[in-house]
Amino acid sequence: MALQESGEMYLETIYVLSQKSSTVRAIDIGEELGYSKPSVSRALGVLKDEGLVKKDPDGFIKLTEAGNILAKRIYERHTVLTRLLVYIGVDEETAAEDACRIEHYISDKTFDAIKERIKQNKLFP
Amino acid sequence: MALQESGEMYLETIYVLSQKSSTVRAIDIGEELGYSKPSVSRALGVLKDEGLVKKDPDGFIKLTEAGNILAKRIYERHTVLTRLLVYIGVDEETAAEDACRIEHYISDKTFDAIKERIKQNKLFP
DNA sequence: GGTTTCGGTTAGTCTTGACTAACTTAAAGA
DNA sequence: TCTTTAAGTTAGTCAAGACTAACCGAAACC
Repeated sequence: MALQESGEMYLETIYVLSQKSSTVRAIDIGEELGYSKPSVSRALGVLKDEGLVKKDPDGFIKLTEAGNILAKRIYERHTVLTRLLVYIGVDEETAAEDACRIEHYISDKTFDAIKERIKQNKLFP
Repeated sequence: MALQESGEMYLETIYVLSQKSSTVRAIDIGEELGYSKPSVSRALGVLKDEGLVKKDPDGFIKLTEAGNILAKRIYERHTVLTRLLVYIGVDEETAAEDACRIEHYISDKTFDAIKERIKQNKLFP
């Protein structure tokens, strides 16, 4: 069963936090997303059942390999979409906000087309 | 309170159906969206309470002035986004599908930027 | 060493927005 | 005319995904 926007946001957040620190806790995710502790706890339980997230021996939250693949995919959408929007004239902040919502709803085909366009135009090195 | 994706889809559908026929019924909306009769009935009740939809004396469904403004706004997003995606190389069908989801999530700022780009026909160099 | 604080979980609630089942009413047809 | 069908509504259910309240356990602190 495909992930919803909510689940994707959790994965992406864990992915981003993991870049900054190797010790990601539920509370950090909650602060980042603006959700309460129980909300995060439940969501992580679901993601764990789906094999996308795990806890390491010290209790810190990690992405599984499958989770990492998905998270990277979503994060790439985020960055590419943000850059696209900035390119067409949207301010950074709005671009990031919109990308954050759109990223969950575009198809692979559309995303590939955007990437292809960007590559052809050598927009980004 | 701002409309959710669901409410926007109903308005847009009523708007589109109204272009083809002046007698739009709940059942037509349900068929178009693939929803059951009760789902449509409930949703229309909510939209009626919000002053976006009404029934004409013969029982047919109409948009109020406020509803029409919103519906047009959403439909414009739909068409513009579809064109944008087709322009960058996505096939018609996928473009329409993706536009249908994205249209509910982009900000005015981003939409205006896209329109501006399309108008100047310099979306991409 | 007892208490407070922090992180996490469990349990229960709420809203949104879909569903089925069952009823009503009006139109259509044998 | 009587019956069937089509459209709409009401009532009740379900899942997702947020919330608060309340509890647990470990670490920190006086």
